[in-house]
Order: sequence, then C-alpha cells, then structure tokens
Amino acid sequence: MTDASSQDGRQALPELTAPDYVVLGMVRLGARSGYEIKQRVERSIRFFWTISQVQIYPSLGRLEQAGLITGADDPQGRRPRRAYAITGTGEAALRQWLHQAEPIPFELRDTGLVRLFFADALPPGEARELLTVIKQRSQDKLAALRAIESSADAARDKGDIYPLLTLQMGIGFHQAIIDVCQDFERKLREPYRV
Amino acid sequence: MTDASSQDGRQALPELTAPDYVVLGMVRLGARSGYEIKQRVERSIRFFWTISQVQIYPSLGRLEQAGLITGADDPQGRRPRRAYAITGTGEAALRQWLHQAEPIPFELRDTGLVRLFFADALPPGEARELLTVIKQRSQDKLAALRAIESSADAARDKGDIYPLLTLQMGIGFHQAIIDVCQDFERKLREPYRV
DNA sequence: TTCTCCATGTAAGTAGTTACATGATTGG
DNA sequence: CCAATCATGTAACTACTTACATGGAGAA
Repeated sequence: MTDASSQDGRQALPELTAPDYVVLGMVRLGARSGYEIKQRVERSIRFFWTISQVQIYPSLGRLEQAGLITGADDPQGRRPRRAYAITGTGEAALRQWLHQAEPIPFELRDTGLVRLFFADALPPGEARELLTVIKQRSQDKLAALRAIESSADAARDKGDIYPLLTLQMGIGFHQAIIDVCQDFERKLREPYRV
Repeated sequence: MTDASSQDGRQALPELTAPDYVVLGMVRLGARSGYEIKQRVERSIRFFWTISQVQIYPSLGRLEQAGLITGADDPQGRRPRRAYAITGTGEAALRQWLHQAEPIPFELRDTGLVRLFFADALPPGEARELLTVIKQRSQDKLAALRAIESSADAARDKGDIYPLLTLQMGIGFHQAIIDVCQDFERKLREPYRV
C-alpha cells in the first residue's frame, strides 16, 4: 500500500512496521531520545502496546534514513545522547498510516484468560483462586491507568485529546472485566439457579 | 518452574509453551483432530487467543511424545485422520499449568488503539472517522461473540462454566469500548466544555 | 463436475524477546 | 560512595506467520 518509489534523493522507505510508527508518533509528541520514547510508551500506550528498548534504536535509525525524523548528537555532559525531531515528511507519513482504511484486526493474546477458560479442569476452589487472580490483575491495571490520568489530562490541555480517550477505554474495559468477575463470584456463592 | 525430571520411562517434557497447553486443553474438552482443535479455538477463545493451523500438528506431536495425550489413526474413509485423547498425566499437567501462582502478565497488542492514540496528528474529520472504525470493529466483535453464546451455554450445561465466563468478559469489554466511543462522540458534537 | 469442507503437511521468513554489557549523571 | 536513573548497544534465540501444497469426502 505504501508506495516506496524514490521520488527524491533519499532511500525508499523499507516498509515501516507498526513499531516504527509508534516510535515516529512518540517523537512527534515530543519524545527526544530513544530512552524517552521507551518511558513515554510505558506511561501512555502500555496497556495496549509494548516496545522493548532493543527495537527502538534500530527503528530510529530507519526513520532517520527515510527522512521522517532528524537526529542530532546532543550529549548531556559526557554522557552521549541523540536527540530526534519529526520532519514534515514524517508528519505526512504518520498521517498516511493513521488514515489508511484497511480493516484493523483486533487480536488479543492473553494467557490469563486462556487459563480461566480452561479452569473447569481444576477443583472448584482452585478455579475460584484463579478467578481472583484475574480480577486482581485488572484491579492493578486499573490503578496503574488511574495513576497516568494526569498525563493524559495534560496532553488534552495541549490539544491532544485522543490519549485521554484511549486511557478511558483501558479504564472502561478493565472495569468491565472486574464487574464480570464479581458478578460471577456472586452467582457462585448463591447457587440457587439451574 | 516446570520440573522436567524424568521419573518414568518417557521423554522429559521439553518445557511446553502456552500454545501447547491450549492444544492440550482443547483435547480435554473433546477436540479429537488437529483440524477440530483449530475450529474450536475459533469458536471459543478466539477473542483472546489465536493459534495457526501450522503450529497445532507439531504441538500434538510433542504432547503425545510426552505422554499427555494418546493418538490413534482414525481415517474417515480413505481420508487420513489422527484422533487424540487426553491421558491422566495430561490432565495433571494441565491442572498444574492452570494452578501455578506466578503473576500473569496482561499484554494487549493492538494497532487500532495505537492509531487512535495518535489520532490528534490527523485533521479532526479524519480522526473521527478512525474513531468510528474502532467502534465498528468492537460492534462486529460483539456480534461475533453473541453468535457463539449458544456453544458456551451448551458447555455450561455439560458442567464447564468458565467458557461462559470468559465469553461474558469479551462481551463486557467490547461493550465498554463502544460506550467510551459513543460518550466521546457526544462530547465532540457539543463542545460547550473547557 | 465443481464447490465447500475435512485433514495434514513443508519451507521460508520476520518479528520480537531475553540476556548481557557498558558507562555517565544525579541525588541522598 | 552508593543507588537509581539516564542512555545506548550486541548477540543469540524462539515463537509465530505467510505462502504454498496435497488430496479425499460430501453435497448441489
């Protein structure tokens, strides 16, 4: 879909991957170094995306080569650091990625829910323990999400409203899991039903 | 954590992975062939797990070698088929996997939400289109989940209650996403706020 | 006969991870 | 001076995917 023809003197884009666009988007939002990108990911999109430190630096290299960001050495004292900023081309490439219409798959991959699904293989007491663990996990996630609400609010005040939206989705859906767990626990306690 | 000491004459288990346990669990629930396992995964845990056809057969091989399932040739006419059943050892191994206490990470990985997070880079109209796409996607998932409610009900009637629970979680959390989207769309239509 | 479903397989590739390694700066 | 944080990198691995391939069975 991305036409990689070389209209200018730069390298043709080598089919950027989703993690590349995450890095690009974070640079756009003001993350300057690879280290800072990692931090921002942890503080914002962590509940629906992760990126390992290892893949950030090669990604920055590709983006710079493609002219989507510019990098400049910017040491802090004697500690080396490379500071990046997005270019006009980069802004356009990001918009193009965001805008493309192709269907967006939703693929969750969670061993916790898998284990819960198979919980009938356990004695009832142990199955309920597992249920508690799953509920607790979402409660923890919920707390973590509430803790970053302030940064999403700050982003909104700067004109970026969508980080707050995705945060609210995270809150909403972990709350939904907790609700289902509690509802189920109640039903288990009073088994007057069929 | 899994102690792979060989107490009997069989192969020591070569550290089974999560997909292996998914296959094992599906055999326990009555899936006989690799083909049927794939089908069952699609009809039950699909919203929080996928497995590709390719990885099922090697997995069945490992499980059989480890003595967790037994396989027998069971052709349908001249079409070959291998039918599997779980063993006592397999039941125990599954229970052990389900029961272990170690923290269960929750790692979602969804480009859709990532794109929504960065949507402020788009002109407002296009950002709202993206929001609509995300909402629609959850509505579709919701419909798909409601369509498999009958099999979860059937499982419950056979004594397996947890498939219904995880299904309700899927329903709950896609509903939560839809709710947040609609709430946000309302706010965008009437921007009387700060 | 043709289409859909049943049933299994191989080969090649990429995306991503964990583990390890290094060293400077800042704050207590 | 010690711990936490800042900042980047390398090497080895494993999990998983896509694409391709084959062919029988049953229904229209």
